[in-house]
Amino acid sequence: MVQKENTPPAAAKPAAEPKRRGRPRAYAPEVALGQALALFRKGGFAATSLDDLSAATGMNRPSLYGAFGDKRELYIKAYRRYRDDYGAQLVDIFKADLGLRQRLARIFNVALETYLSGGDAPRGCFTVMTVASDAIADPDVRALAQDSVVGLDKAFARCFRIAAEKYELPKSADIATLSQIATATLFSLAIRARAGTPRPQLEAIVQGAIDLLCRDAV
Amino acid sequence: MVQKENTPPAAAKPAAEPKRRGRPRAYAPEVALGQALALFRKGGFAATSLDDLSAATGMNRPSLYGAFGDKRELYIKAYRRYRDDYGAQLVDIFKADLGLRQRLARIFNVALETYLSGGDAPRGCFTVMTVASDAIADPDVRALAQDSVVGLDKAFARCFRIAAEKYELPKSADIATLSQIATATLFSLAIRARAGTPRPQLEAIVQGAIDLLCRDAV
DNA sequence: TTCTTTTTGTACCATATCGCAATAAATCCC
DNA sequence: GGGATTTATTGCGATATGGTACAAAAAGAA
Repeated sequence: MVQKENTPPAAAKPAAEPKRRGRPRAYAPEVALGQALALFRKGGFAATSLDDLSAATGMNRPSLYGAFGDKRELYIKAYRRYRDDYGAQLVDIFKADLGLRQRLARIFNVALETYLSGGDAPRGCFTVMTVASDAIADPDVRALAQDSVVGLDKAFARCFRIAAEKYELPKSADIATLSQIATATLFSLAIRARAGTPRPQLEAIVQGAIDLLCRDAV
Repeated sequence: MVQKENTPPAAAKPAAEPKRRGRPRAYAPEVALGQALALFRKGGFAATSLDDLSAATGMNRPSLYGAFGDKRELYIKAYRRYRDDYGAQLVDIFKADLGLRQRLARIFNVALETYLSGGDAPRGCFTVMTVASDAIADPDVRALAQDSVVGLDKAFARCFRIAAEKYELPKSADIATLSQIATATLFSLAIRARAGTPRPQLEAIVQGAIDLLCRDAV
């Protein structure tokens, strides 16, 4: 029942806590949330029980409840965590001054790394899993999911817009369509990864997609 | 508890039964399977209970069990039914002598119709739902899902191959990539439909995708 | 009618699930 | 040390779930 963290990214912030009052926690909330996320990513909302979550986080149910609320709230918090981790990686990619092909390649690589995590049982994309489950019936969840999808579109649109501004892409380029197809490629990678498609094939798809998306690029 | 069929396709075959021996069934297996499929498409495997299925089909649990086996077998049979229905529509599209753009448009339209069925709660694609759920841990289910994905790739590849043979597409066209991006577009439509994206936006994506996929077509 | 066959309907069992109440434990403040 | 405060642990309870046993019902066969 000891916490083990297998997802080092999003490390605990070094913020010195201002001294809590009662009995100290036996867990790090951020670590536990990461472990809950890993479990939700494996089986989805309905198939993941509180007992599973309790075992994975090392927290018993009442502690889970106290820290994160009920199962639905925990799911939403885990989803937010997923998006934040993903978003942070995207921010890094936009900090660098890259050509269109290089930037797309890096985005797809980050996605592949995420989707293939989990060893022989790749986890895919949490947004896809959420949308494809009954959790999408919840308005809050649906709003989050919608936001995630358009967030991906926007990230790709930014790539293409930057390329157009640098005259790397003609002004006639249909940025909306290119972005949406890029997002579609992402979803496709996630689905194929979870279905068991081996990594080399996924990388070939990435290469083909980049070639198609960059046909007008210099 | 009376059966109501809301999905007329795949009508009961008129085969005259050779006179059964015992008490006659109070249900039509094919109708019940269609209703079970509709329910699984709504919430997925884990979130759909036998009680739900019993209520939807009008069969009580023992009858369900006798007719289709346990929940897992019923899910697999429903999945097969979904693929067969889908496949039959594709066959029709390949019977007609169509240009590349027209054929793609028809395939995407059939997909949209399927994914948007379910009114204000569009059902998306059953393959995507299956892959994104814990059901993918089952080897039989995974094989079915893998097969479905490559089946879509193959269908699109056939479109592009036909176009190439008719000199509608240059020989240099990368048919594998085009097909995979077309499949990716399909998945993306399914996900966006379930996430709540309104139909006109989905149709715009279809149009953009066709334009991108057919840029080299005459 | 009586027997056989097949399906239906009711009830049940063992287990899993979510959530929470009540109590014990650990730490800080005075 | 004594109280206050926060967390941990145990355990309960109400319900849901998947699956099945068993008897009644509905048909054909003899």
